[in-house]
Amino acid sequence: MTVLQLALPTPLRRLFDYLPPADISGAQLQQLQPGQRLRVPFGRRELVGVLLAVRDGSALPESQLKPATALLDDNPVLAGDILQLCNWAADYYQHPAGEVFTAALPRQLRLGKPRETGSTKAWRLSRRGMGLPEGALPRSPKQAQALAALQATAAVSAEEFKQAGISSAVLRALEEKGLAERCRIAPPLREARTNPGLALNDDQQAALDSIASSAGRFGCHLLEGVTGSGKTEVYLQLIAGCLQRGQQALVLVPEIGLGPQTLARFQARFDADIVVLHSGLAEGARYRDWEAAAAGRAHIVIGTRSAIFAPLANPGLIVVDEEHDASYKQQDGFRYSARDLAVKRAQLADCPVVLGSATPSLESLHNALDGRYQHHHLPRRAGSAQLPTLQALDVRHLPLQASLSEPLTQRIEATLKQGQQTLLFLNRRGFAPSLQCHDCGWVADCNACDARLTVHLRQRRLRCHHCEASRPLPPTCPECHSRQLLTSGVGTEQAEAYLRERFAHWPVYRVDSDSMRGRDAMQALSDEVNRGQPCILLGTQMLTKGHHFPGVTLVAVLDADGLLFSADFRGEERMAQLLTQVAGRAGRADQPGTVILQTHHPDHPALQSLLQLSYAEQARQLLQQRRELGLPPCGQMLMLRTDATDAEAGEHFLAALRRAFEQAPQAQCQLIGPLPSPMPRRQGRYRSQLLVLARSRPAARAAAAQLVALAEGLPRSGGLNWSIDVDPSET
DNA sequence: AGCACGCCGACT
DNA sequence: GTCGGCGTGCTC
Repeated sequence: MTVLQLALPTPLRRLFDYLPPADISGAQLQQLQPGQRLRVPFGRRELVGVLLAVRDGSALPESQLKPATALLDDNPVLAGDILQLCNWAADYYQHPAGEVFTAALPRQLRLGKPRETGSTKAWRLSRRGMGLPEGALPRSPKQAQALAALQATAAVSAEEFKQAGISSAVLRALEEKGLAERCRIAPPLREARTNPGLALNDDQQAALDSIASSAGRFGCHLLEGVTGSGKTEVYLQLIAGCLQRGQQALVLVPEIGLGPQTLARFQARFDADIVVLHSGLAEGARYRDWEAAAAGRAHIVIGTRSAIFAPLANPGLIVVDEEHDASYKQQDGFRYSARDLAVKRAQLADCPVVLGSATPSLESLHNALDGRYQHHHLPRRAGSAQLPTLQALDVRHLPLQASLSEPLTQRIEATLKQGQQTLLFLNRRGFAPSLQCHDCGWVADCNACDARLTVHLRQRRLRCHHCEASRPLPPTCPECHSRQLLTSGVGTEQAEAYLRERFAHWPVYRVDSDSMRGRDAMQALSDEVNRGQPCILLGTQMLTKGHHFPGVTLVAVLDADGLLFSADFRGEERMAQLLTQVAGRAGRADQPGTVILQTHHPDHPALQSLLQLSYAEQARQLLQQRRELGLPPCGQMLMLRTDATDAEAGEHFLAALRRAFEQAPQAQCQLIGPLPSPMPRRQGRYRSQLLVLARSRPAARAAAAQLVALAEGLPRSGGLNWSIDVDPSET
């Protein structure tokens, strides 16, 4: 009994066995391959599944197996390294295989639509036709002519026959005689061409040579280069080599990280088919690009996190730019890390992977220091540009206006008067992060989350930054009707208003997700700013990604304290990365930049480290701390999360899970919790978590599998959902 | 997740 | 008398 084992799009963590479709031929049955789609009955509905294996039998009796409805593909939609990557990821992240496989497919294919590969109808000789001598069929001149054409080459397109004056009737006649058969041929592949690159400095050349020497086999390379050191040029030249060998390159970029500037640079360098995959793309376009990648027509695929699942006919290089960026980790559902999967994929595809960053994650640094990754350094900025100097500005006892101290305001003014630009970083959007009644103490809280509502003065609304909640700004206190409503804290909107008043003669640009609505807003702003006129840029993290502002010579972090105190064990790492990235926006060859950090805690050790040490030195220090505490990357972490309508349900569930796990014999793990999540209530649901620390990767993987098995067996109540997060990025 | 079945409250 | 609330059970 032939049984097809399928991954189906359900949250169930198992595969399903089916009998082959009734209408399938014996030959088709023989040729079934993993990665083909089938339509199958599932309960009372129909689903599209991906074939993972063809077996001789099933654990279930034949009577309980249903036949599949239809085979949807002649060739696998998922094959090679992608198929293996999905299998590996489903196991590693303990996520239902069906959801992993369908995450790797564009929607059209997920829904069971036939493929549009761009191939065209063609004819080729059948087995019997190949046995015929040249000059056969002398009595049918047209058929002989067609036969001669087929004998000359592997396949001839229907279009070519038509142009040669051979009608389809002639070919059908050959088909009748069993001499020719229909087939499809892919459109011809275009050869990519590369325009000359820039001259490299010694460091770039050394990195390039070293990475390029491992072309054609797996190797993981950490490219640690300060901002402006020319990492992108190294990527471009590596890609050039990849294209020259006739292989494809996959480039991952952070969300919102791919400025049109970067894309333009790729397009200027390569006369090649470059495909960009990201969430903003329309389904149709995304599917076309997916097929172009799968067919090998796309030479370069650039994309965000999910592009790690883009199929490549001929993978030759994977680049992960800004590899430390948090957006590579999916934060819900299938919680994978695209950076980690990139390394796995390179291993499966037997090609090099380059992780590039000015501020490498401790994970990658750890791997590099232990020799698992090759470590390449670009310590110098291109040209003679100096790295900016960092200074803490003690704002204790200084009056603050919209978060700005007078010394800073004066520095800004001096900078503008010298015809230069200023960048101010404030990681809080809106006017103010909270609203309180001066008379009765009422505070505007979100009804659905444990969070304050943010005042958005321009919209005259209170908005929650953790859910969709929004309501009009009340004119008086809803409790005591006092008119004395006071805001506290400062957001970008408020700082903008102040700056516009204080610096009326210079433009102030606010850059946050409220002001940068719309596709081209950021590009338009970047173009305007880079005309070079003196101005003030004020914004959130958005400012630190993707766009470069070479005219900026003064950078200020208005509230460095907001970054100093984080409950997460990665808080200090994040702060160092963020501030180093912000600082990297300043200065250029002729004009070294300055970075000012406004703080109430000038002596805070984390701040001192930042001022005195390079990122590389600080990272090594942090790594040492992690080692002492057994925290990632010197130890593995799992997180079990719950959310429920009931306030207690999550902790009950996790406590039961913990008890069950501790009774299991192998438990070589440290368990912390169950505890309420850092924000216990979010979008009306109560959330809690159980943290698991393991010494080694094998121990963590065993624990993950064990915990999932136990969790599946536990009763659930109170509208409870649970999920596992392997290598969580946030605790 | 869907989508059924199943057993109790307010409506034409 | 029915429409419909969401509990709980199953999907090869």
